[in-house]
This record gives sequence, C-alpha cells and structure tokens, in this order.
Amino acid sequence: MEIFPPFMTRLLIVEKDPECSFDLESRNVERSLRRDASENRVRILESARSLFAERGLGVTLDDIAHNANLGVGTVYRRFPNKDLLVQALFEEAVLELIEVGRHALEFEDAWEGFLFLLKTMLDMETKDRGLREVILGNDYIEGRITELKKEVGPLIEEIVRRAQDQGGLRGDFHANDVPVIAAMAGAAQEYSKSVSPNLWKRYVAIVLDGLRVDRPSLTPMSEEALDQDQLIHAMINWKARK
Amino acid sequence: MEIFPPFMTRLLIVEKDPECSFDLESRNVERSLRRDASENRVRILESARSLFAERGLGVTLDDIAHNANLGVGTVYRRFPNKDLLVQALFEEAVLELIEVGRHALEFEDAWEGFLFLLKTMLDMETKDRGLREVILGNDYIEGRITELKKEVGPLIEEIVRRAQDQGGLRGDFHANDVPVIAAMAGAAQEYSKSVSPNLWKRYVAIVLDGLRVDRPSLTPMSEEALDQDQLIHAMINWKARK
DNA sequence: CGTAAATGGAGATATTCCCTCCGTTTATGA
DNA sequence: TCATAAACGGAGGGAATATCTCCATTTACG
Repeated sequence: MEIFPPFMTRLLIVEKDPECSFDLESRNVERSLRRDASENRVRILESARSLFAERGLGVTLDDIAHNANLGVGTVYRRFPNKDLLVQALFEEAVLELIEVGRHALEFEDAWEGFLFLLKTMLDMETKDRGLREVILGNDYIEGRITELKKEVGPLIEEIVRRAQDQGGLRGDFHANDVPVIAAMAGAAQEYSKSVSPNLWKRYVAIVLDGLRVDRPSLTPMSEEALDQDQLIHAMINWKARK
Repeated sequence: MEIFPPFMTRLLIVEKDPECSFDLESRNVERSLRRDASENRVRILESARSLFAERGLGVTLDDIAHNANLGVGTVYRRFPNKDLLVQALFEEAVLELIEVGRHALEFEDAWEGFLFLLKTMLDMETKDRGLREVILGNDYIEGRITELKKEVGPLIEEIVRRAQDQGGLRGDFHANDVPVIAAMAGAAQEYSKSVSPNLWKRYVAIVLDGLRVDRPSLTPMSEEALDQDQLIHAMINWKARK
C-alpha cells in the first residue's frame, strides 16, 4: 500500500515551523495546501485584516471566521493562535514603517523629513487600529515583529537629531515622544472617527505647530472642528472600556 | 485644586428617593440609616471613588464591595445600580468643572484664562479616569449629570472667543476641540502613567505652543521624555482593549 | 432584650471567549 | 471514476467574567 508523505511533510513545514515560514513564497504555501484550503487561508487573512484594522487586536478568531463566512474550526486549523495570525498580517506593515523611516532620512530639509515620518506613520496607525496596537503595545507579537520593532527607534532618533541640528525641530523634543504622540492621535481618532474620520489631522497640525522652532505662520488646519451635533454623537459612540 | 471638596455631607443627601431626596438634610438620611449602614455607605463611596479614578467606570460593584471590605449584597442594597453610584460621586466634580469655567472668564488676560481652564480641566480629567469617562462619554450618567454637562460647552465657547478676540489664541481653534484634546491627554496619561504619571503635561505644553498666536518663545517642558527603559515598560503595561 | 435592620457571600443566570472534536463534505492523484 | 486523506462546519465543553438575589446569620438600638 502506498503512502503519501509529500503532503504531510510539506504541510508541516509550511504551517508550523516559524524559522522557515519567512523564506517561503505564498505560492509554495498555496501549492502545499489543497486548493480550497489555500483560498480560505487568504479569506481568513483578508477578514482578519479588515477586522483588526477596524476593531483592534481584541477581535476573536471566531469573529474573524464568521466575517469570512467560514467555520471557526477552519480558522483554528490554519492559525492555531492569534499570534501567528497577527504575525502573518503585520510583519509587512512594520517593515514598511522601517522603510518610511529610512526614506525620511533622505530628505535634504530635515524638518520636511521629520514631517514626512510623523505624518506617514500616524496615517498608517490611525487608519489601522491593529497596527497601532502592534506598534504601541506588546501583545500577540512575541518573536519576529518584536525584533523588527526594535529597528524603528534608532531611525527615529536619527531623524529627530537631524531635524534639531538643522534648527527646524525644537531641541527638547525626544524620539520617545513619537509613540506617545501616536497614542494621542489614536485617541483623537477613536473619539471622533464615527463622525469625522480625518479629524485627527487637525490635532496633529496643532502639535506640529507646537514642535516647530520659529514657525513662519500657523499651519492651516485641513479639517473643520466638530459641530455640536457631531460632538454629541462622538460622545455617544465613544466607548471607554478597559 | 480639590476635586471632591466638602465631600460626604453633600453626597449623603442623595440616598434613595429621587423625588424627595433633595429635600432631605444629610442628618435625616443618617438618622434613617442605622449607624453601621451609614458608615458603610461612606466606605462604599470612598472605595468607588478610588477605583473609578484608577480604573474607570468599568469597575464592577463587586470590585467596589471587596475593595471596601464589604459584601456585595451591602453595596447592591445601597446602590441598586451603577448609575446611582456614579451620579452620587461625579455630580460634584462636574459642578466644579463649571466653576472652573466661570473662574476662567474672570481673568483679565483672556489667554491666561484659557490656560487656566485647559490646565485645570485636564488636570482633573487625567487624575481621575472615571471623571474623564463621565465628561467624554455617555454611560451611566443619564439624568442630572447629563444636564449639568450641557452647561460646560457655552462656558468654553465664551472663554475661547475672548482669548481669540484678544489675540492670544489662534482663530481657527474651536470650543469643541477641547474634549478631543482631553481625550488625547487621557491617552497620553494611560500610556505612560505606570512609568511617569505627569508625562501628559509635556504634551499639553506642546499643544499649547501650537495654539498660541505669536508665541514669544517655546514653553519649557516640565517633564522629561521617557527614557528607553521607561518606554519599554509603558509598552508592556499598556492595555489597548476595547 | 426583642426585633427590625443590616450583613456577607455563595450561587443562579447570563454572557463571552477559547478551542476541540467529530460527522460530513470535498479535492485530488491514481 | 473512485478511494482516501484533507478540509470543513459549527455544536458545544470549559473557563472566565458580570450582574444581581436570596437568606441564614449578625448587629444596632429603642
């Protein structure tokens, strides 16, 4: 009687071994899974991406399964725990963040570089609550993402130093202020997103005016403040929670 | 700035019957409760005040009971639901907020008045997470507190207008920006409180520099930025959650 | 002291989350 | 085409958490 080991072995490598997973192309993954399984894996990732972005890492694998019109068993078979799913989804985003930092260093005008960094970073982190939690927090990301995150700090330090040396950025600013500012922008976003999804930019403009040395003039704010009605709805929709 | 000044006597007024409670003197309430019951009521309120301040309105009545070394039954007998407890505790604080607004209007220098308002308000709201949730949100406060909150808005509008007329505050600022800024300060506080409880002031200083027209110089920041180690611990202690 | 008031906290009820198990369906290569 | 391993769905067990009640006991006080 014949046995069919190729299936088993390849599957095990692709699914379980954290060392190798990064070297594998998605094509390999698709080949080693049955067609339906491979398609469903993609649907899981898409479902997770959108739910994480909208509601943060707190969403359950059950939520993700239902959102993808799949049974929970299917999701748990593919991603035995949330860490693996988070890693699969956010590694790329963190890499992109590093790229953003590198690019910010290439600006001739260091203040412009700093601006680029902050705005791009905050844009990514306000649009995607999951990413924000990955960057600012410590849950579900043991392993590779934690390592990648360590590369971001020194880049920001360098960007900040350049901007200060050239006299654009106030001297008492510190690279470690960046994550706190990201947390603040995130809070503005969470508070107002139901009525004005880009309102956070208004407050970033204010903060940037507070960071600029000898600013020539006030930055015009692109977003209008909330009106009375919007504020009331923001209050109602806002959930504080733990 | 005292958040809960002549505390117990006022709170004891509000016992059970919403219709007639305001006619009762605190002495009557004390007389109508047995001595031990009356003492325990105070202990419940103290326990709730400290837990709400620390962890927000999400704490359970069971938590509050245990923290007060009382049985949960005792707490539920005195405050059948959380709304009543929240109302008993925070009505006073909201009244004080209104007082702060009125006082801010008395400054000759309207920018100084605005400064007083924002700093005092944020100080209260960062020290007391429960108060922050009462002000920014809508849960547990149906009734009198909701009514009181409506008085705050117009005061802020007046303060903002004065400060803009006198040329200190940028013209595109809006009274409705204040709660969003409070949410941001709260986020900074939640993010860093475990390692640097006053760090939020650093970011308020930056924001204020961004709000001031023709600022003479940058405001010196009273708080140092987090160092590497503190940032790591802030990340670890930070819980995103819903 | 007698009695009504007050107490404590076990536990009923409900919800939510995590994850497994297994009967059924499906893809696939022989 | 068909046998078979892979994959699927989702009911449901178990753990955690919250809310609120009940009542046997204890306590204050006229």
